[in-house]
Amino acid sequence: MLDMKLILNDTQAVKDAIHKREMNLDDTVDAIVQLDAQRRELIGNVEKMKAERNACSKKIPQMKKAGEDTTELMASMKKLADTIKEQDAKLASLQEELQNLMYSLPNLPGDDVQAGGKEQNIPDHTFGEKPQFSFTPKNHVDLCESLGLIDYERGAKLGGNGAWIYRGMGSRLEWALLNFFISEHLADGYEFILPPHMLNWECGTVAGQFPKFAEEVYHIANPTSNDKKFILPTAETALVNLHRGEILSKDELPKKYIAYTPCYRREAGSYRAEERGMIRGHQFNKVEMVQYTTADGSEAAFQELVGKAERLVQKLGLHYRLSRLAAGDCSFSMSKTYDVEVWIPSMGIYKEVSSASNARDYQARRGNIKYRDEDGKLQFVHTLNASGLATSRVLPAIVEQFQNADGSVTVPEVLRPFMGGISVLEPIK
RNA sequence: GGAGAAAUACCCAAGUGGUGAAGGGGCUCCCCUGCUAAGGGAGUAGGUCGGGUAACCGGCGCGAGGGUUCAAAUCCCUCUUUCUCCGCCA
Repeated sequence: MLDMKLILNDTQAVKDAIHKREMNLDDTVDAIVQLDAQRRELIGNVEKMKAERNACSKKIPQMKKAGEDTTELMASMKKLADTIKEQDAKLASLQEELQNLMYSLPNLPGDDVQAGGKEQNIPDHTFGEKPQFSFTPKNHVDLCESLGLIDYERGAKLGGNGAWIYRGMGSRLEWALLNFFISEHLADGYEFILPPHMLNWECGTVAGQFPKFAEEVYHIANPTSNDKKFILPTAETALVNLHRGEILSKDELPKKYIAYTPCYRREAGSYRAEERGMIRGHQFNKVEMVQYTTADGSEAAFQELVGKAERLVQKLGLHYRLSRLAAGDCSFSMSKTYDVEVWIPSMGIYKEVSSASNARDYQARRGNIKYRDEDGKLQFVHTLNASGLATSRVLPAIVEQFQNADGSVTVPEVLRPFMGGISVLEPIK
């Protein structure tokens, strides 16, 4: 959520910042300005009436004690109470309307974020080289099949389109990746969280998932009650709600968390057809990093998160690219995003394995998460998140980039301790 | 899933319709004291919204949301969470 003061004082700047995303929400911004003026006027009136009512309510017991007649006063207060109720209802519906409009505004891109859509993304640098093969390399779907890592057919049998099963060495490789990531983060002092996967609606609102993107997550229906829950699309949704409604003290910031969860996404109407195998599924494993920082600390935290994501890919020895996303490609809640994209030889493109973002105070405003600064004043925290990492694109990159002429795959050295020392995955057929 | 109890400030806790939501601990400040302890005194309901340049004024805040009433922490309804017991269960 954006700062209302900013919208009122710098209306045009807000509109322009949203234009950088290639969105035009001028009408919404104008409506917010207008509704807020109405809201203030209404509040002024209602509060004046309430003050009068309070004063009279104090007077009545005194009058009664003095033996005076209060019938007339009580009758006029009854009328006032009815008017207050009516105006309060009006105010409530106006405030709800205003709130919904506020929720529908995306975060403003940072000043250092270039305008435009995906095509304006800037590749910042690459690491390593595209692997050259002296034989005809296989794609990850075939390799996962021949190495017995993934069972796509039975995955579809169990979970339908977009589901797969890790088995044997595939499960071990997947688990080794997750363990490797977690151990690296622990070494960096991050607290390891295992959150619930089914979250209540408010979590989605705070993260920026709702109301706008409610169709992108799986909703949990319950046959005997109607509480609304959903299953998380990323652990960020859980981690960013950890301190919802809390006031943190300045010296506990920055707070650094990681969580491992599967991520569940509907991916309705996406490119699944051209993205074979596990490149885009309805469920994938991810270790997520989240930091809560002061406003001053958030840029440094952002750099730290980007660096951490990169280092994981570097230690695996994978060729990747770092991209600075254009405003229009940053997700709704985020002010700035860098993607770490790993090279998938068979596709001839780089695919995102980590997205590192700074939400600044956008999510904290939605979730009312604050800290007290040195002057004792309350400030919104900044929240940041980065994948560290999503395995479902790392595993294909590993099998493709590290495949050998005989159809085997060399296991990255850093993973071997987590796989009982196994250094090569051999074809099973 | 069933039954019961509870939710008031940093913590404990009183408060069954009426003028400022008791009290204690803790914390902050002051006094006393060579210093510390003990003792004495004062302050301490967070926040949030509206108005005002400001001092300040006002609205809402007793788990959440409704209702009754001139007036609700207090009465009524719904919900959430926690605890105890029972049932089921990895």
